[in-house]
Amino acid sequence: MGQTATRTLRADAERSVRVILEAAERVLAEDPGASMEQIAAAAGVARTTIHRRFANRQALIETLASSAARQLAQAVEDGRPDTAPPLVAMHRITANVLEVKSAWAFALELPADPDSEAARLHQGIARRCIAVLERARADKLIDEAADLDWVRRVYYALLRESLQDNAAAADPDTLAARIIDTLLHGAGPRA
Amino acid sequence: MGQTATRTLRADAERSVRVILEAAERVLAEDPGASMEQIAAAAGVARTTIHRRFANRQALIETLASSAARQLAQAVEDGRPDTAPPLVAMHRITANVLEVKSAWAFALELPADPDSEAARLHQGIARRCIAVLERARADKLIDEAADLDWVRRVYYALLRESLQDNAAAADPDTLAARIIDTLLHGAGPRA
DNA sequence: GTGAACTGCAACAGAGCTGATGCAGATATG
DNA sequence: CATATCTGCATCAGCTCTGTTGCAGTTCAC
Repeated sequence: MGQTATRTLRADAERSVRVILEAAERVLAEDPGASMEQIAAAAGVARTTIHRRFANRQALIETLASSAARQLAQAVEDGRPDTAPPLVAMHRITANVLEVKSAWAFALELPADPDSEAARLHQGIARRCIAVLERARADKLIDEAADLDWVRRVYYALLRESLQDNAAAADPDTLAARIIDTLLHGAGPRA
Repeated sequence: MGQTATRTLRADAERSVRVILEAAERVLAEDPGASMEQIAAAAGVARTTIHRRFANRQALIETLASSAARQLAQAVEDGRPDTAPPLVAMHRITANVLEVKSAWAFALELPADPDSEAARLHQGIARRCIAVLERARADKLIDEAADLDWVRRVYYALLRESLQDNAAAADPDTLAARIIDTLLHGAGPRA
């Protein structure tokens, strides 16, 4: 049955849910079409247990998406987007987001149903992001004529790219520095 | 049977193959897990016809990937990567690539088997790309200390992002201009 | 400690997809 | 025009996945 109504699960059940979601992220990141059986195996749980906690594949994925989106929103807030100096906020947020995104890459790339919790969270995050960019522009870090929506999209693209062949799994702060530098200055020669 | 050996298909059969590949691109772009039946329907062809031309789903997808990669390589060559002035080449290549990528988005994003034709083509394209960037660097368009592999990855990311919510389906030249501008100067204030 | 909640296991029906085959009719090619 | 090729259609077997149920054994919570 669906667990839309959260009727205070027992401690072990709650743990099961967490383990299942983590396994789902790992397995689906590698193969988005993986079966419930594979997810169950990766979670060290019987397939029926997944079906007891999630009505169907769809429900599992939606829960996964919201859960990850909530963590992402937290990562952004932790960077103090509207109190820290813009450049500091950008660095901190970027490093935080890189850590969350590397752990929940699949869940955060899911195309979200427009009126899902995940979609609302992502919209809120985008607004936060734009707000930081506006503060940066006010500080002359960004060109006055810049289209901030494009800048935000470029920023997202840089985040994604940094996590792609993350074989090096480099330090988030190093990656963040490169992202912000590229975002603000591109590849051209420095003054 | 597999058609690895191309034994001069009849004209109508060749046309069928093309129609199937185009349909596969369209359908799979929207839903990567779509069935052969759906692809056949989109192609206006019986499902059995697909199976006659392609041994299995895998073979169809590989053909799709190579075909698209070949077109992409052509698009790059058409920009005269090693004779035109670097900035001109970058613009032309970008505009060409945008057109091909918008038509074959799914096929070109496929994770290619390391020793497939598609993979070899993509490697060649990446080399070409690096070569252009080196020429741009020699012309002081790119910082001397820049990591060209990172620059190339950023370039790819910008291309991808530009095609994402291509609702506007803007003029390739306009998009290309923005990509190159962002790549070289970022979002910071202009001198 | 007692009862309720949770889990694994086994088994089930239903659905969808794949790949193959045979045949009859249409179409290109020389 | 004659033949080889191609296609649609109908049908088939086989597989995998999903979602459910019943039961027996374990674990949490009060």
